[in-house]
Amino acid sequence: MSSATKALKLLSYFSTARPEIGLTQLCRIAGRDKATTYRHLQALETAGFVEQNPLTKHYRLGPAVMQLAQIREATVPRKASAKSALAALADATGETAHVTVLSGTTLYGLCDCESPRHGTRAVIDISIFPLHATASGQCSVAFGDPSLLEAAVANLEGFTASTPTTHSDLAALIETARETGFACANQSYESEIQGIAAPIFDHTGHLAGAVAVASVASRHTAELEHTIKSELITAAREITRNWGGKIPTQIEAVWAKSDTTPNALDSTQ
Amino acid sequence: MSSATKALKLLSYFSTARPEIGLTQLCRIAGRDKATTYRHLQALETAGFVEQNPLTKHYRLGPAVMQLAQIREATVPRKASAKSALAALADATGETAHVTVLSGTTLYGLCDCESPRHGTRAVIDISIFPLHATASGQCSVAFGDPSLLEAAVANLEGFTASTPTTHSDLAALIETARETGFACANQSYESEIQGIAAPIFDHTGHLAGAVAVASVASRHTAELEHTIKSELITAAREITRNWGGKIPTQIEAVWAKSDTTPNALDSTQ
DNA sequence: AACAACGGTTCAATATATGAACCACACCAG
DNA sequence: CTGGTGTGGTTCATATATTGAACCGTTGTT
Repeated sequence: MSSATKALKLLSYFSTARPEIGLTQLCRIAGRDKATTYRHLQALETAGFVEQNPLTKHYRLGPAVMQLAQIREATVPRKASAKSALAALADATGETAHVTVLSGTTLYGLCDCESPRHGTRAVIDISIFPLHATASGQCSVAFGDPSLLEAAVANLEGFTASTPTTHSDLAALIETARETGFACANQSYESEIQGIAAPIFDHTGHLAGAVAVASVASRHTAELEHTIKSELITAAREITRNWGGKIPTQIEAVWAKSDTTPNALDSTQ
Repeated sequence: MSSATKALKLLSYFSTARPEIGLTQLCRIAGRDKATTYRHLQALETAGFVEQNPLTKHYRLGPAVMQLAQIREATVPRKASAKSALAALADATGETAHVTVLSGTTLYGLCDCESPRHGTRAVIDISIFPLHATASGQCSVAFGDPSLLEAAVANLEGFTASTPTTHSDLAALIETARETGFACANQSYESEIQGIAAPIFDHTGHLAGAVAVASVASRHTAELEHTIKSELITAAREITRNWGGKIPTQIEAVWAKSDTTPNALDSTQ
């Protein structure tokens, strides 16, 4: 692992749940030496990726990430173009919807939208989605590059009793996803949370990520699932179109075969 | 310079004007070796900070920066809180307004807002603002920590014929800024662009950055300058309040003395 | 078919990262 | 006030990871 990689990795320990981290604390989390970690933080601070809270001396993400995000958004305006579809999806289903994007073999959370309809709702607070344990991840493996399956089986960490932890368990879920055009993760990452995901594609014609709905398991009914799948098709089509891509005809075909067909849309256009 | 620093620095070469960069091209820009640059890019790609356009093999900023920006914004919601004030400022003046934030001795562009009123307008496309040559920079030096003056004189690069390139030239501008509560940069960074900036403060009581208006020099009149200063005071007060800070009473005093006093506001609240 | 430009790779030379032990300071309990 | 424990930050010999000239294979151009 290169020195630069190690320094960059430090940034991944920041989250909305843990927005400020002290030097010693970060050493413990990362399992790294204090001197090394300190120098890496200095490099990150020089570049503006972290800054110190002047009062506590704890580190937090710096202003440089805001700049880069602006450039990224100007370059690849995925987030902006996904937002409206996500809002419609959350509104129509009454559940939390989110979009993930694939880069290499890593699936990142892009943005999420909570429906205000229910008091209890799924809260998406993961930045990297496990490929084997989440609906979005399984969706990526099912419709993405074969290297994703390799990456998924390389880490079959168990999160709940329902997490697929063997190659064959995962393969069965992937097969189902390919047959239906949706990936379903029933409490396999977090208990009480059920996810359904549909693939999204970009201008290259390859899988770009997934759009998913996370619903509270106790509220899940056949009718809700029907609604979710129907709305997911609409959302996946819209986001894919916004990102300059096209849903592969095979996937459109399996969607059309299922009884979840939404009201007629000019999907061929 | 550490390896991590060098890798991070590669990210700074991306901009909205140059959103995708090839390997060889980046080597030329950065003046670095190809093998080294390639490895650094791989480290950045692994961390999700860049990704490759699969068609052209050129590199562009990756999805990880979006995540980090979300966390940063959740941690320090400066951008969101600055936006509304900036929009009002751009609207009232009819010119381009922007906010910069200070981290250490570096001044970063946070966000900007262009007024739709004029066909020609200033386009802010710098990510790091030189302390000596821009209104925002001079404003930071005037009202920030003394170390900023050191940092400013350490790099007195000349951008135009009007750029202050000597210690005394800069000191005179700083002194004027302290007396008036505004920093003015008349075509000292870009010709035809005139900047006026006011300081903003955060909860620590220290200078946090600046809010500024960049106007086209040929359109600049005494009346416009009066309007800009008046609106800048309002904007600086609002952003400072949103960021949990307070305008120092000395600065409020010099603003009150000038003839640019805006219509009565409960500025003491 | 020759050429140039590109992304990517190799391997000896060496500049760079590393971490155990260290310091200074702040906080807290007795 | 004193000793203990926590923190952020620093040192320096050791050794490991970084470096870049030269290389390869491919692609698009003339």
